[in-house]
Amino acid sequence: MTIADDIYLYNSLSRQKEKFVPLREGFVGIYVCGPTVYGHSHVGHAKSYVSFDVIVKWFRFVGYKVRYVQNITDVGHLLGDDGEGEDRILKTARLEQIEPMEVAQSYARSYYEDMDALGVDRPNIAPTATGHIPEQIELIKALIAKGHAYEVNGSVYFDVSSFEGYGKLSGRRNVDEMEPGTRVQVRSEKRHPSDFALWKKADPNHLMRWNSPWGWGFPGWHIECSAMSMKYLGETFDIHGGGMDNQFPHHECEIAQSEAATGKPFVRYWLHNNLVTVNGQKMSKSLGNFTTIKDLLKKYAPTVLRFFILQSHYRSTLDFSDGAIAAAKAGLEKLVETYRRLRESPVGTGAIDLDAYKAKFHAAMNDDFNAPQAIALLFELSRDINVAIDKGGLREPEKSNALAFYDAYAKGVLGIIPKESLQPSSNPLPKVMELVLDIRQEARARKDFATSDRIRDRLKEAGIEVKDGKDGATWRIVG
RNA sequence: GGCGCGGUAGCCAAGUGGUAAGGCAAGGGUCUGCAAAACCCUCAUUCGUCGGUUCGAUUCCGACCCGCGCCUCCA
Repeated sequence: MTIADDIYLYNSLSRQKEKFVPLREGFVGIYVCGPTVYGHSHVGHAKSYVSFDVIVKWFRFVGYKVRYVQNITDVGHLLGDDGEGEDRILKTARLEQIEPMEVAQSYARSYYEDMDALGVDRPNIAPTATGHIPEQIELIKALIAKGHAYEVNGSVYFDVSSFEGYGKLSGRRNVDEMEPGTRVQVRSEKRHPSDFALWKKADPNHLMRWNSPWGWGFPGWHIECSAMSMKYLGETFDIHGGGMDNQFPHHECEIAQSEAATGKPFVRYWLHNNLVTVNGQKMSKSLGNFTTIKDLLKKYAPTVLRFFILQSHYRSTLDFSDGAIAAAKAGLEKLVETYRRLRESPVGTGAIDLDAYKAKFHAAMNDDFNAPQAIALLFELSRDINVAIDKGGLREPEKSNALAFYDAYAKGVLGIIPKESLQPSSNPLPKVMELVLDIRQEARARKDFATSDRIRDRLKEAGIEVKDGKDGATWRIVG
């Protein structure tokens, strides 16, 4: 049995852990709901996308070929009541007095900047809603043809009562029992309050609209994910991920649309990450209690944010505070310090059971991607290594294997140890050279040229050339 | 009200039917001219409350209390 054959994940649909069996051997198709691009991303987005990044990295690590699809919502996402609400993108465009597409593209760029900084691998396919209008129209036509949707006044709605399985993801089956009060459809063109928009009619002054069999309009929010996921992953695919807050209604509606249209199961495993909270409350744009990724990265390294996120399980809430992230920073530095120490330590006689650590790491990740447990293991390993270094160093091949372990797991799968090129400021050489040259200058000042020449010669042997100029010595690495 | 999740040390946070990972903080120590850094050691007889099942529960079941999420947009 290989590692890849023993992955268990928590399926929100069945509400239990299930063994992962891919649709096609060796291949994983995964779709994760991407951001609606009308503002900068915050720590909550970071948790979601870092979590799925680690999941994808783990699948790849154990040998799967992964096709990761993540959409960009650039139209159709309405504010407030879905009959009257304004499109989020349009609202921002109006406020900033720019084109809607300018809003969408500039915030999409901002999103990818943040994800790149965080070391999140780009999805293989990143489709936009506006780029898939024809696909969405086709899907809606199919739903009307099968009697699952109806047109009213240039808008099209999904008929929830026509789909038996509505509610199987969220447990919300009896839609009639939903609290009145919260959301009363006083004068709706919908036949039932739970019916949801597939296509919305748009007036001529609407900035984002397309022609369709039902006139000019724009697609509803849910339909894009069905159209695009099935286009790129097939009518049935392995994994669909997203935030828990999208479980209902968004994902419930996706299932209804997709399965009603194809008559086939839509998604085999649903994965939902839990949310970031602030003082116990959800971090969200509407509450205004969010910290953007950009702001946080001004104070902390990207690896600190990743580490902070991965210290809790993806299905648990994570409470954000300055204290919590500062604590994460301190902890991560210890881990990175051990890695650095190990690299520079001499080869000694110390032994270490790396295979045991590997097995435990695999077991942790295979158990519903338990990154916190995997991180705990890294700390235990680090203690072992520090003790060994204090006693004179690890023997070979343990030392090389241990370094490879950090590279593969901490740097690779979890992405919590920085890649050197990403942070040149961590290079101690300039400071070291400053110190060496100061000492050499003192020697020269007291005419101890034997010492100063020795320093220069030895540096040259090390590949560093020193030149004495009028304003002091300069140095450079000789290629 | 309906659906769902959670309550584990000062803080963050894993986990298991057999007696609690890891990190931060704190205390002690090694090292050091001093300091800092680094490293090592210690740190929950106890897992919201009360019952039940069990040889045994923090882990399973029930009730209750508290917090949160969704039910209108949100990762």
